[in-house]
Amino acid sequence: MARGKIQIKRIENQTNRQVTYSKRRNGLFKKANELTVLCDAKVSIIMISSTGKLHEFISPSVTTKQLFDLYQKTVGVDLWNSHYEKMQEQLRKLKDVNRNLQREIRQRMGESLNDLNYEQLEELNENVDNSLKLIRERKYKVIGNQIETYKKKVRNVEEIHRNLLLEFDARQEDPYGLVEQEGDYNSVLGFPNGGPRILALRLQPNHQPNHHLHSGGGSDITTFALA
Amino acid sequence: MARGKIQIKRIENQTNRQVTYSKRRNGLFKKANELTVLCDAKVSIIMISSTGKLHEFISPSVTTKQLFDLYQKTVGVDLWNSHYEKMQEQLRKLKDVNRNLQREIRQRMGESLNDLNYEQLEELNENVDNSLKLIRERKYKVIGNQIETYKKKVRNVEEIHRNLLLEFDARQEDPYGLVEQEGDYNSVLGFPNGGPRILALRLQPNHQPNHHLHSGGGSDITTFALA
DNA sequence: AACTATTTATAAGA
DNA sequence: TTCTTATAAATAGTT
Repeated sequence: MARGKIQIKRIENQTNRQVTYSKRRNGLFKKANELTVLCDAKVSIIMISSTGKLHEFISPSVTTKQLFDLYQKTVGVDLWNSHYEKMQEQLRKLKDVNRNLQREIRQRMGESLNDLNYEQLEELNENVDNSLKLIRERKYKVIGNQIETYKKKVRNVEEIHRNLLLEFDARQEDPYGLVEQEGDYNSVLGFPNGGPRILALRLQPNHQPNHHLHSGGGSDITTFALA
Repeated sequence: MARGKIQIKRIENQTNRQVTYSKRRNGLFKKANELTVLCDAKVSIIMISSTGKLHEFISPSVTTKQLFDLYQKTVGVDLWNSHYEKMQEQLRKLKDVNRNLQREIRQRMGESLNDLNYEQLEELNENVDNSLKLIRERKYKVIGNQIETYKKKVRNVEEIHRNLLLEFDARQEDPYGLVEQEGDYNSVLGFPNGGPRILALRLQPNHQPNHHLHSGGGSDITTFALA
């Protein structure tokens, strides 16, 4: 608007753009201030430059938050409030669900049974009984699998042992060959190194699965504090 | 700024003030728009006139809420967001707790056991077993109480029955008295009307615990409801 | 950051 | 409210 008219479109030269931003921002804020004073109005301006810097003007008579709140009240809808209320509702529901879940667990643990009548107790009894059967079943299956695995391993080891003895007998009949080839002992048996089979033998009898048993199987509940 | 310089101070004439407000508001918004385009900036203006009317300018590239949020994040302070985030955190935690509770229940019901190892299954088994014992215990106690209560009631009814027979025998020995006093028969036994007694007699052999025996007038029998 | 030729905004009047 | 217009103010390009 001086030394030549300009088109109102993005200034491509970044330096120019920033200079103009700075000048016009001052102009805008000055005008806003004049408006505030002349017309007894309340003005809030928030600007973010193309470089991401934030600048703010606010009439002296108010705070930005006050204007925000007023804006929301006036425009009415949905800036945050409905969000907020929805979240509170959700929280309330979740807490409810939680309370019920905890109650159910307690009852399944045999606590808090006083407010159940006989029919309810009967049902709970049967239910837990069934659950117990399922768990036992699973337990036996797991232990069965383990035994099966163990048997296989034992058979495997026995096989190896047998081969070993056979090989040994063969060598006995040819003592010189045995001595000569002792360094190649493992490779004859099909093991590149001597360790793994023996390790496997030791592992089985002790058999310590030991996951993360800090508090034991299903009792994680106790650690979940309700806020 | 035309036809004479003005002092930047509140315009006392209300009409003038409103006219100026309107003109300058347009000017400000125009400038804001130019700034938006020329400098690729984001601008939000909220104004409230002295008469309480609200006007707003917002750059096309953003929403007012976005700028508000950005403003809060940048300025840092606590207009609102910390609340919001706390709630989200709380929600997240509750959902977590919930998930774990549901898992716990499922496991106690004998489902989702695949990710438990043998020790965990063993513990769960024992745990549910104990729970089952507790529930059974409670169940037996409840049914025991009911039986006890019932026995008392039966004894009570038997007592009444006995008394009735006694009274009846007494009358048998004095047939005239019986005939003579037939009209007063009930009142001697303490029953104001003839119905309930017979009802009571029938009740015992059949053993029908019937809650609302309203048909039985004022007699004691009507109170023998099995809860 | 300052300058200044010009454009733009606008106060007052209609 | 809108238009007009004389004039104040803002500012683009330059230094």
